[in-house]
Amino acid sequence: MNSSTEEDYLKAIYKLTPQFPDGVLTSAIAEVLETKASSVTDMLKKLSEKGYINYVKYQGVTLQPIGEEVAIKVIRKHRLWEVFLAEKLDFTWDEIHEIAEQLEHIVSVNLIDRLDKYLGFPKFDPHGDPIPDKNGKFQKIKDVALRDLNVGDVAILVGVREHSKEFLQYLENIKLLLGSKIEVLNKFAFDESVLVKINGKSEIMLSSLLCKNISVTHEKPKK
Amino acid sequence: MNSSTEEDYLKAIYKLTPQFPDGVLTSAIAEVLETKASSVTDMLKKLSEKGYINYVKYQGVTLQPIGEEVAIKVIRKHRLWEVFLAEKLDFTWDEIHEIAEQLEHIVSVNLIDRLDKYLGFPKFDPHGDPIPDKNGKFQKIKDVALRDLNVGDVAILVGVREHSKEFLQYLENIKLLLGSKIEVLNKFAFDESVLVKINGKSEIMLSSLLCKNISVTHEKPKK
DNA sequence: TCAAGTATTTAGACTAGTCTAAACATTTCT
DNA sequence: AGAAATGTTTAGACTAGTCTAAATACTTGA
Ligand SMILES: [Mn+2]
Ligand SMILES: [Mn+2]
Ligand SMILES: [Mn+2]
Ligand SMILES: [Mn+2]
Repeated sequence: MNSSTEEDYLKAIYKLTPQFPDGVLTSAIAEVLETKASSVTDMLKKLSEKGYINYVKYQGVTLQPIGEEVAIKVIRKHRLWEVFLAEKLDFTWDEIHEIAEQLEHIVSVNLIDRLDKYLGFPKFDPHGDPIPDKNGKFQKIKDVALRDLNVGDVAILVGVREHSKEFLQYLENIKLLLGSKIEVLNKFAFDESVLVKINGKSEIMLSSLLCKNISVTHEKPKK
Repeated sequence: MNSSTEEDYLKAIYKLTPQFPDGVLTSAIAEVLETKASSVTDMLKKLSEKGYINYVKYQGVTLQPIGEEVAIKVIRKHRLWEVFLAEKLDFTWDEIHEIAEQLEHIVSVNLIDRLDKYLGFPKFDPHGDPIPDKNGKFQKIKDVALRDLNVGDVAILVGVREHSKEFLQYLENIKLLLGSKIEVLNKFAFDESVLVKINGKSEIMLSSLLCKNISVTHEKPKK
């Protein structure tokens, strides 16, 4: 069996892989796990021993198939628990992550498949992230960042690329939630801020950083 | 904060207290936690340092109010999760304990009260054990062991005093479940076995050990 | 009552995970 | 290319929890 610490490391490596295709760097892992590089090195040696990763000193790390499998299982658990917390217990999307961070490590042969069934086999979690099925398969979503839209575009918010409480609470505040309709009214080059209309009602100015972290489905302007 | 290990120790001491009113013995704790006496001694020192227990070398241990409070909170969590697993995810009563043993350590300010509400504020868990409310209050049940009934008595199964898989699976097997009606048809002195009729249907012989671990509400014979 | 037996505690060691500081590689810049 | 800066690993130490073996205290019963 794997400890919850090992699971968190494998998950972190999995999530960082797209940004570091030929080897996730020690410092990147240290940053997302809020730990020191030396601790990461120790764990990488151990995960390498166990055959979960391919680790070359100073070169970074890639997941072995078995390590990816573990990572995807943990992510499946995390996202299903998030759905449970949001839909059944009425937690908001900024509250669920840290609880799911613990729940994802509960060990049981049947638990997660039963939970999946109970929730109606959801395909996405409350942040718009896809939920791997029992076999680890899931759709990669083909979304686009809000900041890449053009003036006049209309789009639907389908996900967030940042999960901090502060970010999510701000979105909650301005009623910019999963499924919200966004019209791009204007874009300002000097600070890359964007003026949008939300659900045909409120108009609001969004900062560059915000627009970078909002995923939308691109729809063509109505013309 | 307390580690899950500390929580398990406090819970064990709490549960053993009725049997050891003037000090729970090291060896008793070691047995229920399936660990060694020397490990228990180490932990008792630590819990004593922290003010959770009153520990006198060689004399056993009693809970301080603050330690009892922690223990009751953990028990509340354990039993509510058991209700969730049984009622929402259709686990049987022999499967829920070990999962709840993990879930009881999830840390969150709101989680357990939300779960309580979601479940409709249940008063008893699937084994018939009372669930402490938000303030730690719960009814002590005034039940009696099946073996203390007399021939002719009719009673309802309201709890079990043993939580092993084997015991619970056996009861499941003979359809002797929470709420079952039990009529005492005969009692045999030589091995203290008891012949009963379950729910007015099947007749079965129950061993002494079994009868000791089944709690019933005593009802007077219909006469 | 005191010797034997039993229970408990102490001593010392081990694993998992973490950290700081120092050593060592790699990359970047002049 | 060589020096400086940056990133990574190693060395050594620390905490939480556990264990075995030895020492010590309590209990029992001859
Ligand atoms: Mn986690
Ligand atoms: Mn999520
Ligand atoms: Mn537990
Ligand atoms: Mn129970």
